[in-house]
Amino acid sequence: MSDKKVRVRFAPSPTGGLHLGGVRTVLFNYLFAKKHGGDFVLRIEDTDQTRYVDGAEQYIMDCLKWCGLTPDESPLVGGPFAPYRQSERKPLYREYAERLVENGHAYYAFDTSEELEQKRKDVPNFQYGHAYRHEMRNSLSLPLHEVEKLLHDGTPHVIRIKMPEDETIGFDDMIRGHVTFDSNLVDDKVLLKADGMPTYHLAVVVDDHLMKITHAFRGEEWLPSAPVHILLWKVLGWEAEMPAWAHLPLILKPDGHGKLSKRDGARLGFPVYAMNWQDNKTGELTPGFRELGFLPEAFLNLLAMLGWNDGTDQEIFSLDELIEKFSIDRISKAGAKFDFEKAKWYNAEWIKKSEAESLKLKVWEILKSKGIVIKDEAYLLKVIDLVKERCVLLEDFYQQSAYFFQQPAEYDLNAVKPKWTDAKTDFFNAFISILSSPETFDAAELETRFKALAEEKGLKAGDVMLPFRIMLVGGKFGPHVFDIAKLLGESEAIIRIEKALEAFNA
RNA sequence: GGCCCGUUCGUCUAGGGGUUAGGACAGGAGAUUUUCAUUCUUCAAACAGGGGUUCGAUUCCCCUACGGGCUACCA
Repeated sequence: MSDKKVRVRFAPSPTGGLHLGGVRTVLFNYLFAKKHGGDFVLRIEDTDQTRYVDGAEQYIMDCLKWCGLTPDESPLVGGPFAPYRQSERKPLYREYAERLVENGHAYYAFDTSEELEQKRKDVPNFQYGHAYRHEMRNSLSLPLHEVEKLLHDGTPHVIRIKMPEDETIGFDDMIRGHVTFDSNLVDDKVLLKADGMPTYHLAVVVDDHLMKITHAFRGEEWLPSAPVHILLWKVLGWEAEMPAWAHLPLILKPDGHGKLSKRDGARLGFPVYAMNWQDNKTGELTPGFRELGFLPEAFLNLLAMLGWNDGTDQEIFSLDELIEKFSIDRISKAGAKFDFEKAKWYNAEWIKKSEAESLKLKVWEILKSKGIVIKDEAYLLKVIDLVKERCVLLEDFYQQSAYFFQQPAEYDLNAVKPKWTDAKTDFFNAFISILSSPETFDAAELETRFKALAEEKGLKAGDVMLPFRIMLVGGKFGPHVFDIAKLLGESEAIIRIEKALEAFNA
């Protein structure tokens, strides 16, 4: 295993939006692959035709693209083990299932779903396994000629694995250590469905083998079916090449209990999907981190820290750092409750840390969507640098920087009017004269002049500072007021002061 | 119910036979910023319980409790 090239896969089923837990699985796969110079493959597990959702596959690929977790092989780019969609590999699985029937490790079962339902009703804790399979209609219980007839007549049937009796099935999980199961307690899972499609159990083993997967990461919810997969690797004769397994801890609801679902997001007011997902049947829109204003760097960062750390106090990691520092033995075993407040903190950190240049396009789009047209890119960059430290979500750039591009539509008059005096009007008229002088000042000089003038007029600087801010911004927020004035420019500042004076004196 | 996995501050976690059990988010207090945010300082806050093993357990073992997952011709 150590001399083989590392190959990992993410194998989602295209049934809807991509959950943040799914993205974390992708991330750990990706980090591990890249750390070891391996390949990351995307395989679409679309074996359930009833749950197939149009557009979901494209959506998944778009999510990976947004996150920057590009697969080396996928349905889109192809690869040496194509096709990467299980529905397109359909004929292949039957062959292996039949081979197992021949070996005696699997059998045909003709029970209808009604019969199964009835049996489950009659027998408490019914399991289709060694205890009951002889009471069912299958090639183990029926005489050979009858089985042949049923088969010949094209009777709908499935192929089930025949779990052995009294065996301990165990394996070494990279996260949990040695895990064992009693084969008597594992049921005869369906391998091939009546429609000829494989179930996950068969498909995952066959494809992991054929695609030469060396390390398999998946959520902890798969642990109970691991013995089926382990056994399959064995009876198919591929035991020596079985990938090393890693069952990742689950991401849990912030409140209450259980694993995080998209319903929790709706209920608690935060996204669960990576990007917006629109169900084209119901029209229901499930919000995503991207649209809510998360940076992909922050999204990945916060996901990585949900169940992993590098052993130091470092919290902020770039993707490259994660690749460098990732290691499976630092993944925690216990599930982690998702904390949206902390998620936002990661985003704020990443916005602060980002260069204006890299934020430019995103901010430009946000402002544009609000009707603000930007003609001067250099100006936009300066604005971003000035306000980015007060933005938690990208959308905050609108509120924090709109006034740099348009005059305030309204003023926070309550903050000004009660204390407004003619002396203040006088002060601002005098300040306009300073601004209109041919001399130019930097922000600090402007502040000095402003304060000197205030003193000269017998006013406290503090008494005119806030009104000045309201004049330029409209409200009680934003960066240092002289930085704003300077960036706006003298003539624009004059226009705003004059306009505001009218409102204040009205 | 059965099986499997897990359990350190409210949350994410570090640590590990002898520590003042560390950090981060959130919360409290304060400083700076004559707005707000940032930043800084500071406070409060945890080893689920019981048995072992040991000179000594939060750390190792067992049991209990609790939590979670699975128990489909879904993944």
